[in-house]
Amino acid sequence: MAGPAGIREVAAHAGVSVGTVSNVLNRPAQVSEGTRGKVERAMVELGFVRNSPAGALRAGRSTSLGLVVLDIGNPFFTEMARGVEQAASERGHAVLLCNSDGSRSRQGIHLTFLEEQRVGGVLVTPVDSDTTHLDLLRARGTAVVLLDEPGRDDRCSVAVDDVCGGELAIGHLLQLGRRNIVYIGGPASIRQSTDRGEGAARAVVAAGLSPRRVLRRVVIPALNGGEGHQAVPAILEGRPDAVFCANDVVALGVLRGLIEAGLSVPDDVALIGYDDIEFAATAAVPLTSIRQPAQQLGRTAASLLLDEMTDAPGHVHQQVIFRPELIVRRSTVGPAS
Amino acid sequence: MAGPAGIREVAAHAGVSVGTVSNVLNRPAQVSEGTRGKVERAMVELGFVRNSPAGALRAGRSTSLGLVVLDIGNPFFTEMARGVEQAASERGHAVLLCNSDGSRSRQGIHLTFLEEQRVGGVLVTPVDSDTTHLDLLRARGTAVVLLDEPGRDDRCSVAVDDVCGGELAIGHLLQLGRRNIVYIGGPASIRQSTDRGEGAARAVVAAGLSPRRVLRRVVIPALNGGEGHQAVPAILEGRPDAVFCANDVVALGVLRGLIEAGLSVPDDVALIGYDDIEFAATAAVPLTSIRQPAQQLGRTAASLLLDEMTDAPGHVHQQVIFRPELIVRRSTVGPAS
DNA sequence: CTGTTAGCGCTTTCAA
DNA sequence: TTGAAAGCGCTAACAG
Repeated sequence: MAGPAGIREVAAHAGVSVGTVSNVLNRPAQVSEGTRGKVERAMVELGFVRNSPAGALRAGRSTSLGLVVLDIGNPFFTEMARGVEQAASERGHAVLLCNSDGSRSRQGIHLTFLEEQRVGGVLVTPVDSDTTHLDLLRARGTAVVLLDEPGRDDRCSVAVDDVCGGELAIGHLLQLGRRNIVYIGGPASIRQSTDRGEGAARAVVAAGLSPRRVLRRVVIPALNGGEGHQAVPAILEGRPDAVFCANDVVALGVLRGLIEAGLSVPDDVALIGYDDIEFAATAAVPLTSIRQPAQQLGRTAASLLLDEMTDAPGHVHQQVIFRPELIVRRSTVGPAS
Repeated sequence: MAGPAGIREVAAHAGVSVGTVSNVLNRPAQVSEGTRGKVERAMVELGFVRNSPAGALRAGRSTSLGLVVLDIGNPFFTEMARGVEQAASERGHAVLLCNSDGSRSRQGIHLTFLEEQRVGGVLVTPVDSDTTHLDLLRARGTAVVLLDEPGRDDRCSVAVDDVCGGELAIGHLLQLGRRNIVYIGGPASIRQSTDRGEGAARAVVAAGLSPRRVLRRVVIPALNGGEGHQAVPAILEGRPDAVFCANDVVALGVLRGLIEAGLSVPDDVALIGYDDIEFAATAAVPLTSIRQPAQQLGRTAASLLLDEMTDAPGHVHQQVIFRPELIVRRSTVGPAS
């Protein structure tokens, strides 16, 4: 009811000044052992709880960092968030996790919220390529690192080569003899989806085939399981022998639809997803997928951001690109393998 | 670089006092239209961004609320978090999302962090029944509502009847003629797991059977897919004809193990999970499960917390209990259904 | 090693 | 309807 005790009461209780209490809080080494003990005892007895807003006001910024992810319901992003959290907490920073759900306006709301909180820096998996808000943020003094999005050389970014991932997926399908492939992705604004489609087309060309004959695209409004499931009739129109989905969540929705349609995977239709989330391995037909190092992505990005926030000596903006990896399971090769 | 403009610069730019700027921010109705326009223009021109820490310091608290969930990797909890976020943002409050990952110490770290942030209130899915820290929090003035955990009548809580859920699950298996059932749950400290096991035993008794003969328990250290998968050999020792898992994530891990062991689900072993997460329907064998209204749980809890935080008139502590629902799929009844 | 003190940016009386 | 001014709790610079 009365709220926790403040530094002032602790000082009085311990018979020292507020400056000394502040010192045991922030520079304990500079306080004599005896005094420190007294102060610490007083803090416990009074139930002292640091007032972060006061500290942040004084310092001009808080030490927390913000993370805005595209879809908290997608295990790929929660895994990435785990990596961020780990790296941050190892260095004593808290993470404020926000979910844009792919919506530009929600991304904006969260970025504004984080700036109002005066977080030390922000990690963002952007909803589209428009970086206006991010640029403003940075211009006003908040460090920004792009996550799962390659950036220009004027800022830090951590991403995975999605074109390469698309090539891996389609290369695999072509090698299996599939020649009537559907790529199911999101709207053009979603770079990941576009790049993976681009990689898909390149793989077809590289195989000496015509993308127009071999590859058809189906666009769904959002990359979630429900949309994938609903898209199945559209997918089946051209009687494809393979489907490549922009992510695993979509692929699992598609898989359910294919099974309900009485089709056999992979005999009638081979299916390949993206991200290699945990549930891909447990699917009705274990899902071939393109694995991304989600947790490492998060760790790396957090580490870069913290370096930037703390003005680590020798910090230069860098663009880290990881390579994805093909994980083959039964949804493309069947039980034989 | 210079940081966003403050209320002071805005006042100077607009030729008014800081008090007036504060008024257009917080009580726009009390400012004449002309002045308001000038101030708002100045805010845009200077790129003003509210300083929340300053406001929170002044007010003694922030308007944000904290949410500590048990496992961010479990879609049940992200769905719940979505409900919280929705209800909170509808009423203009932000949510700080934290993940305890089932660890008491991490829960403590997050609760301390949230208290230091002076959040208006906290929503917690507790890691165990020890509410010491929560009681302290509350004693110091932070509102606390329990989520997915029934509370005493001295506080608000929102939960689902887990004993009932256990009864539903085992009742279903018994009705199908299964008589050698394994219940796979977590350590005793996890109430959900314990209650579901309790319900399981009751259902056996209600059917006039002996729990000791019909029901065997297997305990895994954490309720995730990996542990479920690893537990399969232990599960199979008694050659059970059915397995009930404390949640779907575990069930999906178990399912993978059963299939790898060459067993047929449900012919050899029927399998039933809990939560009815989205991926349950897409599983290798679509999973029978006990559905909980995850999003509604979150919405209700947030709503109660906000009432408590804002001293809503007529607010009394209440303990909301939802009922779970049996969702039958092929993992118990086979393709016939 | 410890005490004193001036704000950080904002909200909120109280006067004008 | 607007302005002036007193802090909220803490940190950091400086003095002792």
